[in-house]
Amino acid sequence: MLDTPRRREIEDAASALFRERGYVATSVRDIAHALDIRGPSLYAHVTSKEDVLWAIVDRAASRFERTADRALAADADPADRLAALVAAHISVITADPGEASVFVAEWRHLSGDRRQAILERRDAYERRFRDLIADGMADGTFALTDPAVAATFLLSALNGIAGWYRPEGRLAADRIADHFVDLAVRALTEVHR
Amino acid sequence: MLDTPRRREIEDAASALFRERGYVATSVRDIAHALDIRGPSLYAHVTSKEDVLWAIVDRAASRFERTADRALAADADPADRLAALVAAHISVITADPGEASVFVAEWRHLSGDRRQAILERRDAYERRFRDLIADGMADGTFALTDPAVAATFLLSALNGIAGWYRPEGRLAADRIADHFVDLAVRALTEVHR
DNA sequence: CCTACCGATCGGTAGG
DNA sequence: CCTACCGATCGGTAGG
Repeated sequence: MLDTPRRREIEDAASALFRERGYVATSVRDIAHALDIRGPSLYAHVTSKEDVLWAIVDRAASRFERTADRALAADADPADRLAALVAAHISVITADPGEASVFVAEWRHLSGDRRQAILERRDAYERRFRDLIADGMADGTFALTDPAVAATFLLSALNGIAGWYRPEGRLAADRIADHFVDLAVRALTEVHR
Repeated sequence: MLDTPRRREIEDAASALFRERGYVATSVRDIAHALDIRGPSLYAHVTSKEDVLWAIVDRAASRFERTADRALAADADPADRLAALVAAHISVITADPGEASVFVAEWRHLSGDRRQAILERRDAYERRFRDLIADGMADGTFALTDPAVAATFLLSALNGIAGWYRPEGRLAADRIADHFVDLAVRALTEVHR
């Protein structure tokens, strides 16, 4: 359906609720109530509940993809590229934790082709990590590991932020990112003595 | 309710379904169907759907706690203790990925006191990681970091395994654990040149 | 954007 | 362990 301001308000309210309670446990009436309207009124703006989920997940996926590509564009060594990729991923999460955590945790409630499409985009996204890790291994920057295992290790750690990050929390988003970049780069980097 | 073999079969079937589809998206009839009985027959063995969730989550929590305590009992240096703790955590996940992933992902659907109790046990469990990291920082084994941040980094990475691990997968549980231990210890360890 | 309402499904009970 | 059934709630439609 149309990409109106109201539509975006619906998706934002839905993101927050899906993050808190999960997609299935959130009713259409819950989303409407957050916007001070009645359940059926939502259908003037959306075609179905799953459409709202899809819009959020699709937008989050695009944001992750775009931001990662920008971060990887610079022509640096593997450690710096990894640092940039990790920081980019975290910035997407902290900029909109609702959207990000729906992408991370609720995509599996999509059905059919949409589910399949997101699965493929998730895999392609993860491949950026795998390939970068393999590059760093090949040139001796990174320790010997299984690139697929190391990539899921990192992505699980990063995506965890979507679950616990609160803008009003103890640490600012940048400080969290700094710590995570250090942890991620050290996790991969060979210790030369 | 009673701790009968049938009760355990119900919890195992429920774990697998909760892991696949989530607690809310799994109906009592779904669980019954997996055991080739009708929905209402389940209530001869359980008092409520949430009771089944609680039994699984409580058992998983106990297993994580017991296994971690055993792993930390040895009197070794922080790096070895961390390696033991990480390996222990992973062994609980790979021994029963259904139970573990329900603990990781579905506990929030518990209500009231049970939810509160699990929140506290999760925090106490995480504290084992935080304290160990702080110990290692104090004696110079570990790099300077925020122990709380580093602990969630590690636990998110480890818990991610519950989502993707399959016994018939490419890598045996032990090999996954070996890679994860290396990644985790390197992530924390100061690089001395 | 509303009220009125739909069929389907939910967790759970009664009573064997 | 079953059938029959309950009230509540679900996503969504009709018709303003």
